[in-house]
Formats: sequence, C-alpha cells, structure tokens
Amino acid sequence: MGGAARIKDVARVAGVSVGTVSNVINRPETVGEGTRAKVRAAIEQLGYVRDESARQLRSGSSRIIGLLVLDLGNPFFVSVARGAEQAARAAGLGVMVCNSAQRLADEADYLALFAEQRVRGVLLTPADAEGSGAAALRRGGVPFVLVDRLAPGLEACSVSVDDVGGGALAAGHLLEGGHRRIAFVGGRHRLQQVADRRRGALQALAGRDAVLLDLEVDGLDVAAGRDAGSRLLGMLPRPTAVFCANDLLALGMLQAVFAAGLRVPEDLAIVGYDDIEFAAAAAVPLTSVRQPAEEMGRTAAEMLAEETGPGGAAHRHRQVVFEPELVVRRSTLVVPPPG
Amino acid sequence: MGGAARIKDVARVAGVSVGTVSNVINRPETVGEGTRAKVRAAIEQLGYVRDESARQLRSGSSRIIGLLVLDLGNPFFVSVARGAEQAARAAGLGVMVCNSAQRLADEADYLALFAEQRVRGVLLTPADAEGSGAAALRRGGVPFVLVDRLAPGLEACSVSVDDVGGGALAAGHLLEGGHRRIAFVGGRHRLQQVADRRRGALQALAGRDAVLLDLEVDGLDVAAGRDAGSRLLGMLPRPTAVFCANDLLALGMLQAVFAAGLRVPEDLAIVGYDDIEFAAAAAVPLTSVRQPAEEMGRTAAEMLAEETGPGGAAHRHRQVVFEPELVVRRSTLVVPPPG
DNA sequence: CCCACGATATGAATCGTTTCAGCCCGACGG
DNA sequence: CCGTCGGGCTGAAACGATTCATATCGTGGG
Repeated sequence: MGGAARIKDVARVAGVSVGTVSNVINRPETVGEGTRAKVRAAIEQLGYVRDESARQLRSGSSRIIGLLVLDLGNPFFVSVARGAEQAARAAGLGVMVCNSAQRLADEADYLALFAEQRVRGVLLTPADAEGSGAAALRRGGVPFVLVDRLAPGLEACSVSVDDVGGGALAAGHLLEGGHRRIAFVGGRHRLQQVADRRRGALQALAGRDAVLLDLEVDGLDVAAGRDAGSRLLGMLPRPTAVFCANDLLALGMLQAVFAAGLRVPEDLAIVGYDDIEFAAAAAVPLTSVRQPAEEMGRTAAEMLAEETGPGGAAHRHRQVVFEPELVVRRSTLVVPPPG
Repeated sequence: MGGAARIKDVARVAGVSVGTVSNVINRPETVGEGTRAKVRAAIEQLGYVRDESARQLRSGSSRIIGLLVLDLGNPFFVSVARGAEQAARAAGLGVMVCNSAQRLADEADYLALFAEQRVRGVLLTPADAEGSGAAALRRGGVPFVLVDRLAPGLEACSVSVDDVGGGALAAGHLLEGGHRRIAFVGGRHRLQQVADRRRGALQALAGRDAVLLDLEVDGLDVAAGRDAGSRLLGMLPRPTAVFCANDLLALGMLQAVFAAGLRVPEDLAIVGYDDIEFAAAAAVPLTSVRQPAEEMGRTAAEMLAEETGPGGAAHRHRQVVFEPELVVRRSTLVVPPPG
C-alpha cells in the first residue's frame, strides 16, 4: 500500500479508462453493470479515496460550508452548530465550525480562510454591529446566511429571533412580579442582540414607573456575570431583580449572589436568556427566554444549501424570524410576603 | 467585479508572469522590491484570493487539520477544541471541528470526509474502545493524534489523562468523607474513559469495606444523569454518595435529587468529572476531577503540527499523560452530625 | 575585455480530477 | 443491405496554482 492510489491506478487495475472510473463514481447509471463491478472492486482493492481538492478545482464547487460562531463556549451556539451540521449532512455537505470569540480580527481571519477554501457558503454570526464581515463576504462573492441577526437591506438570507420581543418578555415578567428597580447586565454592548434585548426591556418598562439600571460587562460569559454580580450587590438601593443578556451571565450572577450569602429570588430575582440546558440545572433553576437554537442552525443551513445548490438561481433571499418564549423557573418565583 | 480574479489576471495587470506572482505570495524575498509592490497593488486592486484547492493539488499538502470530538455538547470538549484551535493558528493551520456524538457511523463519515479533503492530520477522540477510527486513519496513511485516549501500541501520538488515577481520587475522597455505599453513574459504558474511571474507583475501594454500585446510562449528558438519578433514588438502602463519570451526568443527578426534595450533600454526596465551568455554578457547587482540557487540545495540535510539519521525519511518537486534580466543593462537604 | 555569478524573472510542466467530443458496435427501421 | 441511433467507453483538454529549469542582465574579478 505504498503511496495513495489515484484514479489512474484504479483505471489500470480495472482495465478501463480514467473517464469510466470517474463515471462509476459520479454517474454510475451511465456505466455498464459489469464494468461498474470491476471498477468498484478495484477501488476497494486499492483503498482509493478521491482527492477532493482536484475534484473541486475542476468542478469549481466545494462541498464544505463554513460556520463562524460568536462563542463556542456558549451552549446556545453549540446547539446552532448541531442544527446546522444536521441539515448540512442531509444536503451532502460538510461543516467547518470556527469560533470568532467576538474578536473582529479572528472573524476576518476565518472568513479569509473560508474564502481561500472556496467554501460553498458561510453561516455567520457577526461579531460587530456594522456588518464588516458580511460586507467582506459580499465583496468576495461568497454566499452567506446571517445567523442570529437580521440581514440589513435584504441582500442575504438571515435567521434570527425577535430579541426586542424577548427582552420585553423578560422585563414584563419581572414587572408582573412586582419589581420596579431592575438591573440589566449587558449594558451598552456592541452586540446587536444585547442592544435589542435591552431595548425590548426598556419598552416594556416605559410608563410603568420602573427603572432599568445598566451594568456594563467585558465579555458575555460566566466570569463576566460574576463580576457584574459583585458590582450589582454594591448598588444602593439594591435592585430587586436583574435581567441578564444571556444565561452565562445569569449563572455568574447567581454565583456572586450566593457567595454574598443572599437568596434568589427572595433577595434578587434573575432572568437569563437562551435557556441553555444548564439554566435548568443551576443553583436555582433559571427563568430564561428560550430561542430555538437547533432549528435556527438547521434553517440557516437549509437556506444556504438552497441558495447554492442546483436551481439556486431562482433563490430569493428570506428573513426568517423566530419568536422567543419565556420559560419561568424558580429564579423569579413570586415570594409570598412573610407572615 | 465579474468572476473572481485568478493568478493570471494578477500577472497581466501587474505586467509580470504568473510565476512571479506566485513568488510574491510564497517567497517574497526572492522578488525585486519594485516588482513586489506592483504585484501587491494588482492583488489588492483585483481582490485576488488564492484558490486553496489548486495550491493543495499541486503542492500536495493541506493547511487544515480535522478535529473529531465525542460530544460538542460537553464543554470539556469545547475547551479541547479551543486549545487545539489556538495551537493550530500559531502553526498557520486551520481546524475543522466535527462532532461524532459518540456514533461510530458518524465518526466513520467524518473521517472519510477528512480523508477526501486530504487534511494535514486528524485529532481524534475515538468513539469506541476498539479503535476502529484510528485503524482507518492508519490504513489511509493520515497522520493523527489520539486525544483523551492512550494510543495503543505507540504507533501514534496521544494526549490523555490518567483516568484510573482520577477515578481513585474521586472514590478516595468519598471514602474519606465516611461513605461506604457509593454509586457509580456510567456503568459498564463502552467508552474507555468511563471504564477507567470506574476501575480507579474500584481500586480505591478495594479492601476498604465499601461497595460500588453500577448505574448504567444511555448517554453521557444531563438527561441521562437525571434518569440515573431517579433510579438511584429508588435503591434500597440508598447509597450515601455517587460518583458520576462526568459533570453533565452529575448535574442531571443533582436535578433529580432536588426534584425528589432531598439535599446535597446531606442526603447524597456527589462527585463529578471534568470540572467544567458549570460545575461550580451548579445548584450545589460540584466537587469534580479536573482535567486540563485546553492544554490537552493545545498539546495535541502541537504534536500533530510537529509530526506533519517540515522536519517531521525526525518525529517520534509520544504519549503525553496529564494528571487529574480533585477540586472539592460543597457537593461533598462533610456534614457534621446533628446536635 | 571577457567571464562567471548572483539576483530576478519567465513559462512550461505538473498535480488528480471532471467533462466532453467522439469512437465503436450491435440493433433496428426501412 | 444500409443508415441511424444510442449505450458504453475512451482520451485528452481543462481547472488554477506551484515549481523548476532556463533566460536575462548588471557587476565585479581576473
């Protein structure tokens, strides 16, 4: 089994031409039965594996789509990736998952990598509000679908969730619980999603005699949540509830509250966002706003497959917007007044 | 901007030959300063992006490594991926992350995909004990590093953790806490890691007048942990402690215990494995056995880069084994006897 | 004054596929 | 018996880069 076998080795062993071998692989119905069997046997015998780079060079099209997520450490995006992978495989495509970690430079690097690979298309969760990544893709002529973000100007497909509505859902729930002094962890974050959730919360609070207090964060992970938590606990008067821009922040908040010896929801009610699996398993199960993560990934991959597949010329860009759903758990339980 | 520019378009615009353009890209020091500038300008002007498949076809080597993990839903593997990505980028390589979800068929599919792509090499967390994936890679002549598993027969590099030692650590800790009736969630799972952790626990318990009770599970996720939890609560007499093969199982166990109105650690002490970030954020912070996940990923990618890089002929396979570390938290706090 | 040499630039060969125009041949209609 | 048709197969031309043997030119040494 010296060097890897090439198609011409298969042809020689099977006693046919390379064209025929290629046909057996790609259009078996055009080849005679006996020949087909001989070629298949030769392929088997030599352990032949087609070289995708040669195939791609000649045929012009790749079988890989790139998926660039904001944060693989967030189970929400892992679910998105799972959904995308499912749909991609169903369409005979592979997925290359990369993690921009919200760094614009990394995003640009990975998009350049995708471009060199001539991927079939890209599923992108943009790291900035300006859409520089999307602009680069458009400039390069790479088909793409925006994930977790509306496509501005309808020049591409997108899959997103109504984040403003989700924010309103969360804040409205806290209002109903009697809270009037509510903190928002996420502050004026550059991520569109965070800004939208905050905006939704503000809308819900408008005219309700309630205030939203911003807590800025560096990242959107558990550590940032802990940090925001210790700051929140120093506020006077202390908010009675907090809405966190995602569940990781909420989990960190929970830890900080516990570390300070306070109780949830008695001393502080908490609402998260995403409803990741760990929200339900938390110290106090978290109320959260659920997004259909897998379905988003699946839908995005399907749209990309449609756009870049046969008949893609007829493709019209679509903006799919899912509705978020409030999942109430103990972290916002209304506590009956003592006595 | 018509069709994408090719190298010959750049050559024409810059007024040089294609060979020179190639040199500017790959060996700029061999090109005169003026020419270099002209070519760079032409590249910029045309938005030229090199076609990696053509490069790879001619040069024979890919710039991508494949990473196939057991379960992307487990933050442990996400950390491994993060570490691998870091090291890969440092070596100028891209990483294609795929998820076998412990399904052998999916593992085989992805390895076939990697083979067609002629990836530089593969980082593999095998889905079975027999090593069929590794065997396939060896047959195909694809360099690979085993991750989270010792390479049998030293015919490849590997990065792993002493799971037997880790299991002993966990069980020993429970013994010290006075427990004699200990459940193991993971049972006779086909995964080597699970079997090793169980074996380590058994060794620690040997001759100590303690018993280990196996609870079988389907998966290794939170849902499976919940399921095992409800079974455990039905056992008579009930174990006083449980060692879970990973933290996801432990989190599920915790939920089940809470749902039944029992307390941790008073009614049941719990030890997990992996020390994922969410273990510390759990309902009751989980005692866990920590593995250096990112470092494992980084080391694995570095070894692969060394093996497949220039001078790789001198490469000698190495088995790197990390030591696990017990992190004690509240879920195994020794409860002072009442009164 | 000539030659050798280093520094640059050239362009053709090459990588492993796919694709397509064309060849062969047996069957079938006229 | 001939022409045509079409199924099966062949062989060579792409695809877009890299690489290498070769050409060119200016320069410094002999």
